[in-house]
Amino acid sequence: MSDTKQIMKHSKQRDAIFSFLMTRKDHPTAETIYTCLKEENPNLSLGTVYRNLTLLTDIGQIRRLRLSDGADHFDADTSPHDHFLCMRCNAVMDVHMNKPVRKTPYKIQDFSGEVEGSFTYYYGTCEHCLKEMCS
Amino acid sequence: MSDTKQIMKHSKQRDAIFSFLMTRKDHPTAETIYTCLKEENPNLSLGTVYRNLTLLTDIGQIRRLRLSDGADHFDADTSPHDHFLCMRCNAVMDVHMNKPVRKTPYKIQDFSGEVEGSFTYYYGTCEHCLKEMCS
DNA sequence: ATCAAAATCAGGAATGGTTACTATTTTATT
DNA sequence: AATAAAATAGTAACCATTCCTGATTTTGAT
Repeated sequence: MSDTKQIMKHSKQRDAIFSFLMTRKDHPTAETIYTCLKEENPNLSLGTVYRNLTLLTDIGQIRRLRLSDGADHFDADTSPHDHFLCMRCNAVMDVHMNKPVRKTPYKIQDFSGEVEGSFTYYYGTCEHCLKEMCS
Repeated sequence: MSDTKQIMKHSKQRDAIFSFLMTRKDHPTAETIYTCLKEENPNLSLGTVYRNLTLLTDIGQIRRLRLSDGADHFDADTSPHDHFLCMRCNAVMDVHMNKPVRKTPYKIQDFSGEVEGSFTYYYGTCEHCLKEMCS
């Protein structure tokens, strides 16, 4: 309707959040990101972290992972991949499966809707915990 | 350590919750279940609904679906199946895929942990919304 | 049927993750 | 430099869920 296009202005906080997220492969929560960045920038606000994580998710620059432990986790790797959740240590790990590449939207059997994509979570015991259980 | 085995006693509230959930295929939230059952039993407490849903989930009698809309959804169908989320009307639908049956735990390529299982969420536009978009 | 122990409950308070609000600061544009 | 829009810090509010307490229900044993 009306010209509601929103111009995204530069922000040091957002840069810091995204840069930090790119250095981590453990898919941290907003709280973790906030705690870590607060050390360098004591004025940082938790609300700013949440707002920017949502914003970055909306523009597709990061991915939000909704796991089973209450808080959302975030992933700077937006390439197609799935995740593995260790039931023992609660670690979240990347799983790059050789899924068939398909045009979207596509159809799936016995279902009449159009599929834009999917995300899969595997769960079990991670390599590290397997070793610990044997010792 | 100590003998902490917990005997599960019968409960009318739990029965009502499970029975109600079996009649629904739309994967309601705790709040929805509470509101519906409250009509017949005005004394019902929301905490009781939450406690029993968690309990039923723990013993594997129902499944908890953690979707992207804040509240958990519950499914009385524990047979292996996945779910489709309509991005337009937020409906949650069952998707029965012919996935390969595999013993668990199993291994997946390029990953050293042991997998107990997986759950997949598809997203897109449901049949009903597709029709609406054309009219 | 009576009784006691344990599980469950209702109701409400507390928790924890997240969002909303507001006055101020930063960013981008003229 | 002046201006407008976007972003921020700090805090309050929100909402789903869990926890707590004293009362009630269930169950098994007498």
